[in-house]
Amino acid sequence: MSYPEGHREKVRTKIVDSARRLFNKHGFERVSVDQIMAGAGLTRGGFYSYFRSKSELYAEVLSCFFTDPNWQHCWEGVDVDLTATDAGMQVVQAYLSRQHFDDIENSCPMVALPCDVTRSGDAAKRAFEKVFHAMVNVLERSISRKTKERRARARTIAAICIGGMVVARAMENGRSADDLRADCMSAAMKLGGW
Amino acid sequence: MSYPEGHREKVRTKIVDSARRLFNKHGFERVSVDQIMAGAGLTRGGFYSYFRSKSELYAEVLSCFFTDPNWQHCWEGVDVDLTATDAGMQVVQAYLSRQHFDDIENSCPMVALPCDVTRSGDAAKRAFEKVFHAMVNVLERSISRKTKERRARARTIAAICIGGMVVARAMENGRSADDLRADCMSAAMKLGGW
DNA sequence: TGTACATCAGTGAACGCGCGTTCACTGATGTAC
DNA sequence: TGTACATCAGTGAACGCGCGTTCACTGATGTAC
Repeated sequence: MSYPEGHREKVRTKIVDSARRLFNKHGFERVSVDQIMAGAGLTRGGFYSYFRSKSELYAEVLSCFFTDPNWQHCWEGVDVDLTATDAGMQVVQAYLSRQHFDDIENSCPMVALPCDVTRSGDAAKRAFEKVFHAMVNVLERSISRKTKERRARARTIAAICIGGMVVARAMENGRSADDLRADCMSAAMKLGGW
Repeated sequence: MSYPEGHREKVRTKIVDSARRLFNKHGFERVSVDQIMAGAGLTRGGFYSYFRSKSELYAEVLSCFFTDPNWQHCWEGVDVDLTATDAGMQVVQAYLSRQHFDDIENSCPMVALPCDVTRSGDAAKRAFEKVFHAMVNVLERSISRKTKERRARARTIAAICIGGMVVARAMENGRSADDLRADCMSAAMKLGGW
């Protein structure tokens, strides 16, 4: 064979990574197959030997987030130990951090693409929901067992984190965005009892 | 003159309304000038005697929300008296209601389009921020003067409302979405002291 | 060792389509005389 | 009252462009003998 074992797998991952960054930055519609392939160091023609269509890739990009060890993409450079007892607190801090705010390419897709998902089909929505529940699980585990309504609290904290970031990113004034992140951070901490 | 006084103004409003509904539903990219004009009962050619480009219309659609008496668009059919002392509570209830969840066309643009705004220019972001602050003002006024950090609370409540709706809409499972709306509603009520 | 062939990842030209935008035109109405 | 003309909102054909997708081809490598 002309190529080493696992070559295709590696290239496939490269394409998905390139797509993830571009989708996060520009949304699904404004990214072309050409750009995705160029980002992976290839040319357009090869795309269709890896994916049946652009939409199929889109669904895959969403699914592979949080699942796999790909959680890490969200927190690249931000060390979060998901097994620690205070993982929830760490997630909130990382989520509402300036770094996550600035680094749109490596952003959590729930912040970068929720509206695109709303307009998409069930596959994308399922993927989104899976990611959301994964986040809620981590948060719930970090809330003291003595607290009431732990699941409801965890869900609300997640909504605050995502909502705060989505809104902050849509603002023009950097200071307003900082204020909002700070407010959401302390509200989330209080809710989690941290 | 061949047309009654104010004719152009009425038609212009029709175009903006049609665009608002379509943008809310499908996002900026997936809506064509043809569709917008058809929604206003016209044909494509006339568009450019009203707007210089599709982007210009987009910015205008965002700006005219909440400002003007157009706040009403968000709450069509949901009676919210913005002058009442419990206006904040009413806004939260309307915002997280099933009706607002279902009626995407007449949705608040902060729920339907925040990601699109993030990817847009400063004009769109300024419009978004203006709408956000308008909402925060209404909420703040309804929080008891004895409460500390009223502005911060109001901002957090707004983030919960918007975030809860954005996430709920991106879910596949209707029950999960309902749960999240309920959780966000009670958290917002608690924060507002209502 | 050397030659012919098979494999297959990746290339890039080409096709068809939809969209934003332009522009010459239509046709309904009002005005001048 | 009637005729010619001006105005202008709206029409729809046409243009150019970019994009998703297809497909015949290239060229690098391994295999058979």
